[in-house]
Amino acid sequence: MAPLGRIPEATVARLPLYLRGLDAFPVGVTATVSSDELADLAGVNAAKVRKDLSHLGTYGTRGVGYDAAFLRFQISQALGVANVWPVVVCGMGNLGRALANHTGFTDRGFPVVAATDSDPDKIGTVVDGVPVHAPGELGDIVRRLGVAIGVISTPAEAAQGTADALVAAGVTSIMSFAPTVLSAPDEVEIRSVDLATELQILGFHLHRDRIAGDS
Amino acid sequence: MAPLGRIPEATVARLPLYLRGLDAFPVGVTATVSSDELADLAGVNAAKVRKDLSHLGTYGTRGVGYDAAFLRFQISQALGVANVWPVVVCGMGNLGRALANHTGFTDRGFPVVAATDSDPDKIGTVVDGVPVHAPGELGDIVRRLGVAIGVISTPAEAAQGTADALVAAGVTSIMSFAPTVLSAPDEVEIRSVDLATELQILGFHLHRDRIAGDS
DNA sequence: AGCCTCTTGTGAACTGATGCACAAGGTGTC
DNA sequence: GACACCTTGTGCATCAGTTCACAAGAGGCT
Ligand SMILES: NC(=O)c1ccc[n+]([C@@H]2O[C@H](COP(=O)([O-])OP(=O)(O)OC[C@H]3O[C@@H](n4cnc5c(N)ncnc54)[C@H](O)[C@@H]3O)[C@@H](O)[C@H]2O)c1
Ligand SMILES: NC(=O)c1ccc[n+]([C@@H]2O[C@H](COP(=O)([O-])OP(=O)(O)OC[C@H]3O[C@@H](n4cnc5c(N)ncnc54)[C@H](O)[C@@H]3O)[C@@H](O)[C@H]2O)c1
Repeated sequence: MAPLGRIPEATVARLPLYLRGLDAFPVGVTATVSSDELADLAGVNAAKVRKDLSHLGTYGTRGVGYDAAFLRFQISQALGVANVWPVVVCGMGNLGRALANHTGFTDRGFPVVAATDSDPDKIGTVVDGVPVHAPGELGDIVRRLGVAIGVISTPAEAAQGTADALVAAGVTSIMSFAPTVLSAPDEVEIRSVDLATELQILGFHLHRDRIAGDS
Repeated sequence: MAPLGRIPEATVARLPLYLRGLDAFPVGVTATVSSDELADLAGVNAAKVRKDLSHLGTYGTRGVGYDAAFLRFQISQALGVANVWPVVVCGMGNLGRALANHTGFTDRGFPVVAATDSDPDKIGTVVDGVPVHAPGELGDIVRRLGVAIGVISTPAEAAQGTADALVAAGVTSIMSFAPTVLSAPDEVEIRSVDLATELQILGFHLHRDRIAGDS
């Protein structure tokens, strides 16, 4: 119904999964997909799929399902995947290099256009097609290349400084891998990916099960 | 109150953050920390800190705060961080190498003890101290080294097969980076870290702001 | 001792998300 | 045209998590 009414955060987080699920349907071929099928493809349940899609509009046909191509178009539209958002990787270490070398990002509209690193041996080099600059040039890079998203893969100690520099340069979207809390103005969106924490959550459940197993 | 009553999932996910925040307090020195301070250190709000900690027990002192060392001990206890959970990295590519080379995991009780890869050139080599084996040896590795957690950093196509092999070997905790849905028995916990999806969520908000900006 | 100040622990309201269950509405068949 | 059969869209109940607000307790000061 609502062509662009507020979309719940939880729904936004699932739209990319639906889009990925729709890759199972060849482009150009007319095909319909039911909420049940799409639920399987995205790893969620069917009721959620229908409720999520209803936030975008009523694009399904009762008794039939959704037109795969049209649905793909609508979700793409809602997510704004037609846009290309250039990314700068800050900290070209082990993780930064893996990210820069990853093709999956460019494919989805997030090309890594530049990197920074404080190591003099790395500055000025080009790694996997990505030029590495000094951290001080960050503001310049952002302006010159129209960077929209900053990735922080520096050591934890340098993360806050890097975030500050990104914000100062006008970047409002940050993905950080540093295991530390970052502060930034409210209008800046920070997504923190903390792998050690993920492992600790797995560890908690293992620990729990072990205790439950004894008796 | 409840020494080990069910701890809400959302709380479990934050306990590692509190533990990290407590690193700001030197070991061996008696210090108290208030829910306000800890909230800052962990990047959440104070009410949440208090409610979360109340699930572990009443370890605070009204009017004073929490004893930092004792609190650290109690959270560690709840999370079971005294345990060491050996990890196997499946897929020693760009990402797998970064993970294997990362010291932060070993420090927290998650040593990467082995890896697998299907590339004949990599099998038999040792990368950053981690021996690389053929995928077929996975079951053997798990049993021999007591692997508790499997990390999937293979291409998406190989992810399900790798998950199946892990499950067959008795691994019940999996962290996957492959952009695909994995199916496994209910008792297996899978945490899927999907970086492209994270970027798309950032992209959605950028897109939204851009639309709102025009008028 | 009495009082003041501080911070915890928690009941209760609120918010957001989930999942059920079914009417509404479309397709195809007889 | 009527009927049988699907699958969507959604109202509603439920659940988990968050936030508020304050009484209960602890320490310190006079
Ligand atoms: N490697 C992993 O698998 C992994 C896993 C989880 C978390 N992390 C986190 O990601 C971050 C990076 O990890 P890594 O393994 O790549 O570390 P790394 O040490 O290999 O790389 C860090 C890089 O950042 C550079 N750097 C330092 N200060 C900088 C600055 N001010 N500006 C720009 N660059 C700077 C260093 O020169 C180095 O090249 C760390 O915070 C780490 O805790 C890494
Ligand atoms: N590199 C990144 O920054 C990044 C970011 C997001 C997601 N991912 C995902 O993580 C996964 C790995 O990414 P990558 O960049 O390291 O890819 P990569 O191609 O560099 O590495 C994949 C490795 O897996 C090995 N492999 C293939 N089949 C295997 C099997 N059956 N068993 C064991 N090993 C096997 C390959 O030989 C290769 O070494 C992919 O699914 C990718 O989509 C990577």
